[in-house]
Amino acid sequence: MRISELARQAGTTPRALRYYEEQGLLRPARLASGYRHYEPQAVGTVRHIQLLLSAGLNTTAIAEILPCIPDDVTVLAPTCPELLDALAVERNRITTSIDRLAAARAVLDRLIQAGSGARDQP
Amino acid sequence: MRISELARQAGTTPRALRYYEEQGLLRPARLASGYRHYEPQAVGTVRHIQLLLSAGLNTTAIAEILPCIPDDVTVLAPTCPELLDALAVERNRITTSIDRLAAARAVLDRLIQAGSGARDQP
DNA sequence: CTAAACCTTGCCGTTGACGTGAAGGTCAAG
DNA sequence: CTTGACCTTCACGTCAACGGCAAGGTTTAG
Repeated sequence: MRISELARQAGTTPRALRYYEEQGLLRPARLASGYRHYEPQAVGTVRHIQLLLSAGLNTTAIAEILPCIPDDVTVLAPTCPELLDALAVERNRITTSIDRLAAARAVLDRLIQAGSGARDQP
Repeated sequence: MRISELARQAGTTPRALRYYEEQGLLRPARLASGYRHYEPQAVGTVRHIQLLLSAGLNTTAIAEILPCIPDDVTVLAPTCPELLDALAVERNRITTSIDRLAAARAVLDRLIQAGSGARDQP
């Protein structure tokens, strides 16, 4: 498939896919015309990328992690086991983020409580 | 207290505090010299700001919410109850973020499982 | 054969929360 | 009174993940 079709199926834009390639996250084949050619499984790969991005990982971290993800032959796999540390680091980062978010949500909850509770009590 | 001391106690930088003021999050008094003067409770206010920022709220949203937070007299309070909608919106945003982070963490967990499991199994 | 609808590379623009000097006023110690 | 550590206000720089546009090649439908 070509870039627009992949973008459509993965729910993103051609521009983003070119950016991912520039960052080493995708390695599409090239047709004689120069057009990029993607395998069907690239859809899953892109979805993984988006998920990890939305989790706050940057493209560098994803580039290290992505080769380890199953159903992904798009990128060659370096020595995987050595990445366990990096994976753990990112996992901790995510957990920390979740904790902070939960704390912030608790603050908002207190405010919402106070706000809706004080409706008819001058 | 002056700006550097507040920055130290709140774990941030003078630059950030000036930025918060520029965004309407802080309203320190001014000495005759032009120096900013902060009340001790500003430490808590700044901590709230950082927490909400780390939760993905932008300074505009925080500026709306901050006046509602107890122990905060630094900023004048607009009509608070009307903000319940905005609070709920942000709350939902945070919940969505938490869900995404949890999903991403689950992906990492699978990778870590697979990685450490495949240690001695060629 | 031609127009529409793709695709390519290249490069500048955007957004948010600051970092980083620059140029100058202020304050406490000696 | 002078030195050094503060402070002030500009004002430009940064970083990440793209958006958008230009100038040109390609493919496909009619």
